[in-house]
Amino acid sequence: MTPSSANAATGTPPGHRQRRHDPDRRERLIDVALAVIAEHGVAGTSHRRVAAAAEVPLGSMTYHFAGMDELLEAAFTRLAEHAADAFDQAMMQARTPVEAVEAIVGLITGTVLNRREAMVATYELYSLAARRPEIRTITNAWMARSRRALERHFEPDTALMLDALIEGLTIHRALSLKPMPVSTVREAVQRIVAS
Amino acid sequence: MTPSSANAATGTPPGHRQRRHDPDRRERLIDVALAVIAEHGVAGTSHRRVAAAAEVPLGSMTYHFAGMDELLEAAFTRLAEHAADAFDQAMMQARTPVEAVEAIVGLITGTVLNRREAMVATYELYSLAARRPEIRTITNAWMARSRRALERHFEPDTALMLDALIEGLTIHRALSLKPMPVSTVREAVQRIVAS
DNA sequence: CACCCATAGGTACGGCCGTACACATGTAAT
DNA sequence: ATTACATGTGTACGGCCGTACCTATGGGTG
Repeated sequence: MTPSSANAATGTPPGHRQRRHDPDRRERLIDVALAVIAEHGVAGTSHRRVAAAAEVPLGSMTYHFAGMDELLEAAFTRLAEHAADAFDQAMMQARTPVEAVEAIVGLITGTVLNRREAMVATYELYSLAARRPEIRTITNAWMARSRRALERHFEPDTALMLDALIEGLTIHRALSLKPMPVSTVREAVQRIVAS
Repeated sequence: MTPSSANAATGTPPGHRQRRHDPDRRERLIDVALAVIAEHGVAGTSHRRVAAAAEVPLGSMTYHFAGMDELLEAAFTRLAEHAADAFDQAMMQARTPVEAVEAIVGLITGTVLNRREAMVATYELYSLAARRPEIRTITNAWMARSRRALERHFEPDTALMLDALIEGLTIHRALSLKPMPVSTVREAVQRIVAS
């Protein structure tokens, strides 16, 4: 479907996009911003690049976001919420600690999403959070949700250690580009869980 | 009378640095660049900012570094080497696995690995590495050295898991800003090394 | 229908950026 | 002492940036 389909009577003027009345443009811009961050880092993210990637005029950026900070905050909030949602769901589907262990192993070793994209954005988020308190509310909420999800199956201290192990193994996998051996990961998780 | 002749006898003229012949300027610039990255992120790092922080003229940047990429690469290489040196040394000083465990606990809960400056730069490095293969050689070398250091005391698989746990716990500590309880950390490390 | 204003679109301005480059100067070799 | 070269310094240029601001438009409401 082309942009001109809605334009039944008059025909499409040459070179003129027909995007008037685009109700979830702001939502779409946040998603596109996240993709741009993943590809170019925060350092390479600009209003112009996001606008171009979303096929939207530059002015739309300043209309929907008060400034660069608001755009970044919205994008990273979405990243954290999506990741926490996925983790929550995995933990909720597990009915026993044994199933939870298997779910965790699957998350670490599996290829749930384009690992690369999410990882780049995640590290950018950590770096920003370490520097700016208002961003830290995002990471704090994310960490709290992860721990709560784990505490459905494990003791608080165990949940904390598991969370750290997951984080570390994910980093190793992302940076080494090699798949983590399932047996090794399962062994590690089981050692932490064993009490 | 030229400004330089005026100060011949008196020493430092007002407003004029006497920095000609500064043999380790390049080394100093790398350190300063790392500090700037830690404070402003890669996104906020520029030749001008580094030059100002090092009290060096802008032209000195392009003289000592072929471009921004070379500066970043040099800075992150230094970061990785310093961190790996510290970890190596801690592992070498431990004579038994038990001492090694205590050394690891000390690193995680202590102040050595957790300088905010180092953490911010580390996440920026990870993000860059996930995006650019030539930067990944830095992280690969770092990871390899860490694992080799751990393998002085533990089995390869155990070393891998320990490395991941250390990474994850360090992140947690850095983002939560709260000190990690020593007993919890020791418990986690001991569970991983227990065979 | 007529109106209004939330949304869309275009453009200009001042600023910081990387980089190039011409020039200055100190050092070491002859 | 002269020279050659490595290093240091200042400045200018073109480009991308965030943002402000003005205009256009069309959907919902009376």
